[in-house]
Amino acid sequence: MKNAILIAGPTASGKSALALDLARQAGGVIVNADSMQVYAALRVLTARPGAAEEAQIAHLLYGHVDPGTSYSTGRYVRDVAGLAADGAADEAADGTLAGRPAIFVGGTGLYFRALIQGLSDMPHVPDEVRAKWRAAAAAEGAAALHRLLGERDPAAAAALHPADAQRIVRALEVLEASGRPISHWQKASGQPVVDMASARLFVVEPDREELARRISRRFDAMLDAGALDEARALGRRGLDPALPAMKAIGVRELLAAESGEIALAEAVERAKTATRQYAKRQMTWFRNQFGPEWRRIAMGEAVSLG
RNA sequence: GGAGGAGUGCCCGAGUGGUUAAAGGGGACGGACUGUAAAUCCGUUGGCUCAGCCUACGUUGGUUCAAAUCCAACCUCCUCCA
Repeated sequence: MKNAILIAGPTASGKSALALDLARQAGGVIVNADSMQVYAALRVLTARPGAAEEAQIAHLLYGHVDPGTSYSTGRYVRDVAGLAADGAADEAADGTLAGRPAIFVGGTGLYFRALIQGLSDMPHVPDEVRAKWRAAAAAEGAAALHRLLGERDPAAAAALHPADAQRIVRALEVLEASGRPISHWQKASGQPVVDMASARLFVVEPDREELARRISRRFDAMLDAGALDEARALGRRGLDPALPAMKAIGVRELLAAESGEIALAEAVERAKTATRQYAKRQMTWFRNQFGPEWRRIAMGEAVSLG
């Protein structure tokens, strides 16, 4: 994909508005790069662009996934590649989406890395295998699985902390499904999705205290916009709480208030705190994982593509 | 006015004579990050001229070789009786 514009930034940093502005300047379309905004039914709680924004500029890969399914970085890369393929059908030559540059906006660092560097091509892991290792982790604990991994894939075990259940499980399931250690697959890097030579990269770096104020105000606004109803509706589906969509910030907190487990005010405080902590993790990623090719901009700073 | 109970580090909270700069949790800060990534995980968290010293467990004073821990007075808060 050529002439892409990537906009990264922590949650509530105003990047959607910036994306809209740049999309107008570039005559582009906006493509989601946020792991939670892909889910339908979480429009309010994930601060997805609204109908007004979508009426102005095409927004792709937003809300296209059912919350009952477990989305992944791998699927994201395939979805984006699919967009490019569609674009190629119209105007193959210039590598854009039907002649329009893609403006990627979001806060998921791993998705940006996948766009830029590609994701190593790994074999599919059957659901039964995934379920098996997750159950094993729950039953035996991360440390036990880490010891097991140490016997079967010492390199992977050495790279992982014994308490990091999620990554240990991933290493074990890839090994079982493919017969080869995960490090074998990771050695071969994948195909980048965006052409870096023609891409422009921006990362919004807000003042921490100002961002905290915005997060607080935004969550209050979400409540006014029906966040509680949204959480309730999702809760009624009775989905597995381990599903990614169920882990969106605000869902668990509001459902706890809904069931009377905690007061609404308490739920709101917890959600705001969780959002602040999330923003901090995002900023840590951008600060340390993004190189100088990313242009750092202040929150609210106007950018001219000129 | 009387009888009990409580005051601990940014917050909650354990500790009830020495091994306590003080468990644990929260928050905050820093960090890791290749398919659940709004996830998962790690570290730091009184100060300094940092193998040492200083300051700290409501306040002041006392007992003791030694006190957050014992004693006295005072201050504040809570419960009950009047």
